[in-house]
Amino acid sequence: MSDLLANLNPEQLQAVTLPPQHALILAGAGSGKTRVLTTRIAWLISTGQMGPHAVLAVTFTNKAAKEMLARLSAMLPINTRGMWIGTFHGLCNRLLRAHHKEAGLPSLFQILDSADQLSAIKRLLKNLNVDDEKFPPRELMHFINAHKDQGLRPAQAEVWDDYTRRRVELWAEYEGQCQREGVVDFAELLLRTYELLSRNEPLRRHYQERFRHILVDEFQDTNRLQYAWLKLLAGHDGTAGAPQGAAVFAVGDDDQSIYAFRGAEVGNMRDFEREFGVQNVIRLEQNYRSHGNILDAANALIKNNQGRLGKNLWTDQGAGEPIRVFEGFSDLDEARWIVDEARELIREGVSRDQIAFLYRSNAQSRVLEHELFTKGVAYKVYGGLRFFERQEIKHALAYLRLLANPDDDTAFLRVVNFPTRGIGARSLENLQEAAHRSNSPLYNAAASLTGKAGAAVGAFIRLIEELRRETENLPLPEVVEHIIERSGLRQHYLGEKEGQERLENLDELINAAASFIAEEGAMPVPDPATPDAPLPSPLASFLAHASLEAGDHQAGDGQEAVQLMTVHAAKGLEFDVVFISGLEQGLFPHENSVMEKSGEEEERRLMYVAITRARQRLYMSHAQTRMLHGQTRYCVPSAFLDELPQELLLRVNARSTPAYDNSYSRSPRAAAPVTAYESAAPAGLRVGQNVSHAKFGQGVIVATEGRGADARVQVNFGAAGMKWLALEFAKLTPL
DNA sequence: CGTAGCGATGTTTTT
DNA sequence: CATCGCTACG
Repeated sequence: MSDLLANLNPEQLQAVTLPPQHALILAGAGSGKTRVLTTRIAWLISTGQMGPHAVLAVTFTNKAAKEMLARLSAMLPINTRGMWIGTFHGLCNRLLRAHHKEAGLPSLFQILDSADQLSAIKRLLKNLNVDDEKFPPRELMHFINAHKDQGLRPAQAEVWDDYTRRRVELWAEYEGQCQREGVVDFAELLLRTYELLSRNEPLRRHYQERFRHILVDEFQDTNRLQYAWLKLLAGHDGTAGAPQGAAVFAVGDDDQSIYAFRGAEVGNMRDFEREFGVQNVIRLEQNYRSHGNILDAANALIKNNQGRLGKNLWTDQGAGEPIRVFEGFSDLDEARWIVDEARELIREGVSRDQIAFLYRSNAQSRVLEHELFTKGVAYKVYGGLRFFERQEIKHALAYLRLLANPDDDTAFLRVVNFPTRGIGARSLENLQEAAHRSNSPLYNAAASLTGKAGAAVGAFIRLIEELRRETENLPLPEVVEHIIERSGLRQHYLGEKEGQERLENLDELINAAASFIAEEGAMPVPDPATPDAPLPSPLASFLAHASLEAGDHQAGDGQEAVQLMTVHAAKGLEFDVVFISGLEQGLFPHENSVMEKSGEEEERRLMYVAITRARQRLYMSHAQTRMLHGQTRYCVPSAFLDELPQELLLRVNARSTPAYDNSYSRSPRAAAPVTAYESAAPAGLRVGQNVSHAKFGQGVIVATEGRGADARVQVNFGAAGMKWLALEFAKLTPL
């Protein structure tokens, strides 16, 4: 016990040992938030204030949930299996499996990931003969998800024009389709659970009485629905007769809210404080990660945001090194410098995986990768396809899904002709029409098809039936192996020239099933609180696992490598050395973000997250020109650079002439492409030229057009935006 | 049914 | 520049 609380600082200790009341912990980056969260749970249990089953701890990522469970097992001699610790979606899945009847779902309902959802929507539009030019599936998907994330159903949606009215109708159709097919999307997991609990009083009371302590991680990332869900479970929703609710312990950092574009509402933190009458607000401001200069830079930057809850990170580790700022002539020049610098660090003994290259958008990794590859530095890029998202894996899973739930049309269509069995678009159209007419799943409608097509589809149905029979009593990994063989998937990829890796992945899927069984699915634990609830089958659990946890972003070859990722992906991680590249107006902050309200503040928070990833050394760089969409863009340094205390920065552009001897490193002024129009512009005004304008400030000429009195130039003024100016009127001073 | 070629498109993305 | 997704052929 005393161990448990040892080495906590006063604020951490205070947070961990708070009385059972609502609390808001404002935990800065690197302030030990996960530690506080887990220690709080361990402390509550070990002091006998509650049993393990009385806690509900919720996070956003599987990684965070696993981490919490692992730390908890290390702290307490208890079996954490069966505890309600997991992601929002994982916990909702669990609840819906246990009460699927009350929730109006089949026992083996399947979960659609984003890709599945998109194809379901495309299929819907096709069936309804909706022009997908007018209603782009992606846009419709966002529309639907954004509404559901607010806790809304089609009937409650606000309709302001015909277009939206139609979108809402399509949304309602989509919901009908999902219900018929027995599938739920991510947002549905939450919304369905929320509705189940609000409608079903006994059930609600049961859970409200059961959970005495609710702990939430990354609270700043909750959306409206998640917050409503928490209020309901905590008995704080105003429903009549709610038992005395749980104590909610919310941990978050408003300065690290970077998912507003996905519906996260930082405002939930303020609302929580107000609505729950939170008396205990504790700030964890001591940072154990970074040196002082890095924190000072982060603090100075984030001060420019309005309406913060307020927080200032500090450390007793000393100021450390200055922040190194580099300006490259081009993106390539920038990449070269970064990679050279990284190589130097590696030579000095810094471990490769303690070096991170962070950037705003994925496209930026290209140049860096190229450079790393050329110089032979091992690296690993995060992002891109994840294990369970690979096509061969999704195909195999689709067969498994059909075994579990034949009504799943998404799965049916995915593999009915994969590997090919002579079922063409024509036959499928007929089949879908038949299914539509009889309002039945494709699987059942197949019997009504006649002729050659009917025979082919019939054979497919028989295959599935046989697979179901053959795998009935097999352990899960063997089921997976069996369907890979019998479906013809293995055969198919054997014959494909690029198939080797896919075959390896399929084998990996068998392994994944085996370790899934070994770890969690071996013996589903009946929940003591609801012993009568049906236990999910291993297959259903595995499929849910596959949808909810898409797996690693890249198969790790285990080699020590430099880490490349977007700033978003870096949240929650830390490295000895961090390079943030592409600090240019329009890129970071991103131009598309300045359009949205408070978009700039979110970009600043993103920058804050990036800076606070660094432990010892931080580099920031930008380039004067950058290839974007195949064109050279002239860039203005990011405004965020100006917001940093200049005395913390070390401008490392010592080389006034580029050390590199080839054409890439020339100054843009010398290298600026000569366009046909360029000669038309008055002397001194050409592409790449820095200019100053009375109203818009400093900028760079990006393009010129016209001649004489019609001459216009396009200028990137950075914060003030991109402008076309007529030279006849606008006073531009060359700098 | 597979693929070559063409045109549109180009932020971030825990689940 | 480069990738993706769809169309038009073989």
